[in-house]
Amino acid sequence: MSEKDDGLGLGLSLKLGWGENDDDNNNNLNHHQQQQYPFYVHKPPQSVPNQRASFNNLFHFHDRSSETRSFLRGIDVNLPPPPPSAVVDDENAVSSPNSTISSISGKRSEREGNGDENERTSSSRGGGSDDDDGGACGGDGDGEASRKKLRLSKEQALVLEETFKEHNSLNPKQKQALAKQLNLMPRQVEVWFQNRRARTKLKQTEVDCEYLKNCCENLTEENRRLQKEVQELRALKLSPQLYMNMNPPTTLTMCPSCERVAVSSTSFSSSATMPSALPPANLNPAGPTIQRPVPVNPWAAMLNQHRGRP
DNA sequence: GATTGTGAAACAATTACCTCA
DNA sequence: TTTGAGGTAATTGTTTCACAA
Repeated sequence: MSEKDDGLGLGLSLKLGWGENDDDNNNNLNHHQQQQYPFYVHKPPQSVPNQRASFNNLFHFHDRSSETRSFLRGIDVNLPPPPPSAVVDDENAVSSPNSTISSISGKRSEREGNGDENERTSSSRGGGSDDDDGGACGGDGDGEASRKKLRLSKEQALVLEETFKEHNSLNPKQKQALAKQLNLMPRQVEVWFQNRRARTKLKQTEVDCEYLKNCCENLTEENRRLQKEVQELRALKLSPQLYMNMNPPTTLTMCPSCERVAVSSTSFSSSATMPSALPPANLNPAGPTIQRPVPVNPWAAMLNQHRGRP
């Protein structure tokens, strides 16, 4: 499916152009619709404002979820955008929100019964006024509790995607405006953003998992190498004359600020006891010089580095 | 100021529909 | 034509937060 590829990032630079003043937003929306999205199937586009401003400047987002905030700090898993042609050519264009509603009745509905479910959903979740303006989904008014699933058109998905790129959460007015612009119900916009956040998070988890897997492999390899080194050193130790020729023992010192451990040689310097045989290549014969620092907590350090944190 | 109840929003988990190979 | 898999819209229950009493 194409969604697999473009689901995490579409590269068109559409902007939602409603103004900062919330009172003005609704008035301007229709104008915008006509200007940018002449593809509505059932409803003809209405008017829309000309103004185009940065989404972040236009909206004051209220992101109350700490998890959302933290997830934003993660790796940007948004992939490079697909070629625009993938978007334009769309004869299967599936679906206007109204046109592809399935008439198949949902099994859950059969199990659970009737329209109470819908009522609960719209009242207790969407917050009454948001979803009350009647829309594409379930707008039959027949009270049927069937779970009608529509597929968003590519254009709708595109706009949602662009909006999501600007910010992954909407306040009620933004949701309302976007829904109006896309000829969707606010609840649908809300659900889309919710599912989109979930997909992003899932993708992020996969990326993290992959990275940790690589880290694990690297550490395993490093461990193998060090064990081999230890064995070699032990072998050297068994041979007295070799042992006499070895470098001073290594000590670890921790830097309190960066929490890194520096490997250094001490001034253990009874030169008479120094071995004359060849020391291992990775031992520094130069004496007390600081060698490669090793993070105390390599996982945290690597993750921080991975996520671009200090 | 601390506590409690409530509503709204977000989330995780899940269901179920739709499309395609 | 049928079928199974994958994607995703939609639902459900829970958690978190803000706010008023």
